[in-house]
Amino acid sequence: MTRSVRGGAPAKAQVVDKREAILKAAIKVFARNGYFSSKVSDVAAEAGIADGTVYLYFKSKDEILHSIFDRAMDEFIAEGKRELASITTPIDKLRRIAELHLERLSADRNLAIVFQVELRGSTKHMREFSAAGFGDYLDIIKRTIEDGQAAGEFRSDVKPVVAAKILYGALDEMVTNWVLSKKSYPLAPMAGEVLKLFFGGIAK
Amino acid sequence: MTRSVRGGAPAKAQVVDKREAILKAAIKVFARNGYFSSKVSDVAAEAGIADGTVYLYFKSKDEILHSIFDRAMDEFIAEGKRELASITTPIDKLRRIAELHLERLSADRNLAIVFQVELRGSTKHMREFSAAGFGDYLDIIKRTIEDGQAAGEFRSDVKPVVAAKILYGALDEMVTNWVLSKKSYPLAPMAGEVLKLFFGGIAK
DNA sequence: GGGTGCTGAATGGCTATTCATTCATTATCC
DNA sequence: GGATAATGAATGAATAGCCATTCAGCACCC
Repeated sequence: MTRSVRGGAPAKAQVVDKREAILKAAIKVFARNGYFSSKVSDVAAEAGIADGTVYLYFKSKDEILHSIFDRAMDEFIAEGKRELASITTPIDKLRRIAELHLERLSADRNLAIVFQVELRGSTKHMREFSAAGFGDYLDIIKRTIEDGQAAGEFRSDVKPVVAAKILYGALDEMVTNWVLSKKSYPLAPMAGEVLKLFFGGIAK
Repeated sequence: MTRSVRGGAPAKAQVVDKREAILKAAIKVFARNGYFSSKVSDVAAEAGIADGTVYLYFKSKDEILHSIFDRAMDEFIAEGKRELASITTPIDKLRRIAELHLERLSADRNLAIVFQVELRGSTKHMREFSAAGFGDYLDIIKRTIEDGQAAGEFRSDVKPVVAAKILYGALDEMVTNWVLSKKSYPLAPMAGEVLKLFFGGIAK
């Protein structure tokens, strides 16, 4: 637990830590019971703090969910941009995107559950999340495809937006299946399978 | 409204009608406000009946959601099997599956919202729905792909299950985007775009 | 008048959020 | 350096509101 159990003026680091601890606990609890069935007191208990303390760090239960999304998405996009910067060909870029997508989500199963299931439970949330961050992600894929078309590596008779959605949809479905599956299997290798089909198609 | 506003002994047809009316109202209300934010009294109001009447036809709010899914999925699968029976080549079958998928969902936007968003809001529901009906659907696609491989029309170095998930994921993403989009555009034509890529790939 | 279907107010359980209180730590003073 | 006061993070019991579900009675039909 934190050094100072009560009172005093904690270092800033501690404030961040506690916020972090609540988010971590919330991911675990939401993944286990679902967002709507989870009580704020469950999250507090998981984090080892009192119910009221949650409200010193978050305005509402809803804000916790939002923060989970924001933080993860920011990290994800930042890492993506960093990684892609050093890759030149569109094909390799798409490959890396797919790998990162699956690696990232399979690295934290609870986070994956929240992302694949809990975040999608209402049009309200969906719209908010689509606007923030998610649109950026699709856009990165779209632009990479445009680059590939410009470079003559990809067919030009496919709309980049549509192709981007297809690739995203395929990856997303892999993750959702993995999350819901009773069996445990490595997710990352699916990237290769998806790309093989995305690049070459299934017809002979 | 139904002929007899109150009381009496309705013909069996009327019982079915009222059940139907509640389901229809629920789809509308759930699509508008989301399942968790929707009150049973909202559904009753939309259906033009008293709150308590809902419980003469459904055991619980949850059962309403389940019934929506069951009914739509049964219809969908039945129609799919019927349509596919008269098609011979795997390629044409997949084409018809994709078209039906998009046509069906775009025919009823509210139902589409419930399917794409509300039904996915909890692992509990997701698991239940995955088991019932949804698995069958993926299976139909999978088998069609196997047939295509056996007939030498499709590459054999792609696992049928994976390919099925990819196609489903791509279609699903098209629908989700369409549902969340502020702009209104026809969904069905996307089937062609998806299949062009699924069959031929994006590489030149 | 007996039966059937419907009604909608009342119930009961549940849980997000609040806030008066506690107390470890820090600052101030002599 | 020891005593005293001030601080504000943390607590958790209490509040307040919500809403699924129930059920006692009503309307209508034969």
